[in-house]
Amino acid sequence: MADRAAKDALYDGFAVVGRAVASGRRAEIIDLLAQGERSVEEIAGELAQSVANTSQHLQHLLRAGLVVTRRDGNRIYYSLSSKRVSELWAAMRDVAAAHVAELERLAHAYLGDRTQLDTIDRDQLAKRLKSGDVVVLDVRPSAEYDAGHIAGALSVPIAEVGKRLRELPEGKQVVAYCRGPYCVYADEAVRVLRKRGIRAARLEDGYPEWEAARLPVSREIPSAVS
Amino acid sequence: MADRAAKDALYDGFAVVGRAVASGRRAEIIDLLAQGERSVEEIAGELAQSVANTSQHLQHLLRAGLVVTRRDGNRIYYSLSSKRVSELWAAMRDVAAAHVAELERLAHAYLGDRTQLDTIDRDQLAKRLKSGDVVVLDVRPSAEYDAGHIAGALSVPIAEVGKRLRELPEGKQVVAYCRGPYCVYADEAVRVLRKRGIRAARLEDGYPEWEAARLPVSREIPSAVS
DNA sequence: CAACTATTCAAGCGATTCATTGAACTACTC
DNA sequence: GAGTAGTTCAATGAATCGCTTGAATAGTTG
Repeated sequence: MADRAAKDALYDGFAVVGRAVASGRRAEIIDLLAQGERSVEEIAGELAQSVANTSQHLQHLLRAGLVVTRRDGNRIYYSLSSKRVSELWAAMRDVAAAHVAELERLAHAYLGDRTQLDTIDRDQLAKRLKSGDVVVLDVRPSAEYDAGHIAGALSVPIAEVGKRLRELPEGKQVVAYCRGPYCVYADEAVRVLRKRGIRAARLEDGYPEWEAARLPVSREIPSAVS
Repeated sequence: MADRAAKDALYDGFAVVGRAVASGRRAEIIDLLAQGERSVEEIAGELAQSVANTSQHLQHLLRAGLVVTRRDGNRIYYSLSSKRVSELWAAMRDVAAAHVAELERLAHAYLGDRTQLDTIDRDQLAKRLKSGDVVVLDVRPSAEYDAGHIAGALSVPIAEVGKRLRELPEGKQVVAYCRGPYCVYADEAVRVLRKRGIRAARLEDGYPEWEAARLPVSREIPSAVS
């Protein structure tokens, strides 16, 4: 057999990537960066961690090649180094969801009871978007909407959902989406709308999955609505 | 913001999968199981590790849900729990190859200089298989061939390549493949054939990638060739 | 039943790696 | 030069690592 030590070293090399995603905090960072680039400070804020600690995690991801940086002034923006990293993260999430028994319990503890909320999957939504009988709300922060969104979606950050009900055309079904299958914003939006008597559903996953499936996206930023 | 502790716990749940693949030895196991199920003893042999130690790694993968077991007599067979695990492994490998600087050096140390060997990619090979002007050799152990192989391929385990040259029809190009992009068998086969003056190429990746791309496969075991 | 095979389990090993902190340092802007 | 953003460093204790050894267990065979 060929050199055992060399083979072990090669596979240890692959494992470097594994080790990079073997931390909950780093998984959160990847999930966040799947929405678009972020500065260190923004990431630290989102994770509720110190900047120093966040920077360490980012360095770890950088060494493993999962992220790249861009400097703009004295701010450094991190983003995923390729689409393949998104796919890696999606695969990891799916495998965990399918096979880690505990995950269901953890998801329930974080997201609450989702079973009462209507959902719609990517392909169904794509079909209904074509026929035009649906209003799609992007309830992520507006910066994420600006970096890319489902074609035809309106940007209504979660905090504004309650206040902007009158903008919704009547008679159309409302679908809300956010960052991914484990993002709370869309759930919250659907609950708010439901309480006001508006029939709404949540897209089963989020924008990155929509984009990965090559469904129609847009990067246009519409001028402010009145 | 929603419960930070619950969110952290959820992402730590995802990280369980990351931790499972954060070991070179476990990566080797996954790579091996991508070819089909194996008993503990077989896996231990392939890794050149003790059975007890291998069993521990397998338990780790089992807890993370990446593998499942099947009992047959007093032997226990492990296999990947779903296709998604294969995809996770493929994504991990690709990300490492693209971004971990050291990986190229490690691969060279294990595989030697590959640059002199002709290669062919999946789609090219699929095209040439249709037109029938190519002989495809599966140089993996025959048990792996039996578990599934490229439709039309001959099983010629690497150890036999040198002895079975006369079986090759003249005038056709020979393509050898094995377990994946980092498997040495196909390289070795091409080198042997080249030395005998037979023009041969190596498939860039291996059987699992072929199958994942939904290219034609077969599970038929041809009766022994004279 | 006893002997045997395949696998798992429990305990223990040293070594490494972990996440996190505050303070010092670098790089850039105004 | 003051201020801001980020990295780096040193240091912390805690946790986890991979692996070994030897005993326990499940299933098969004579």
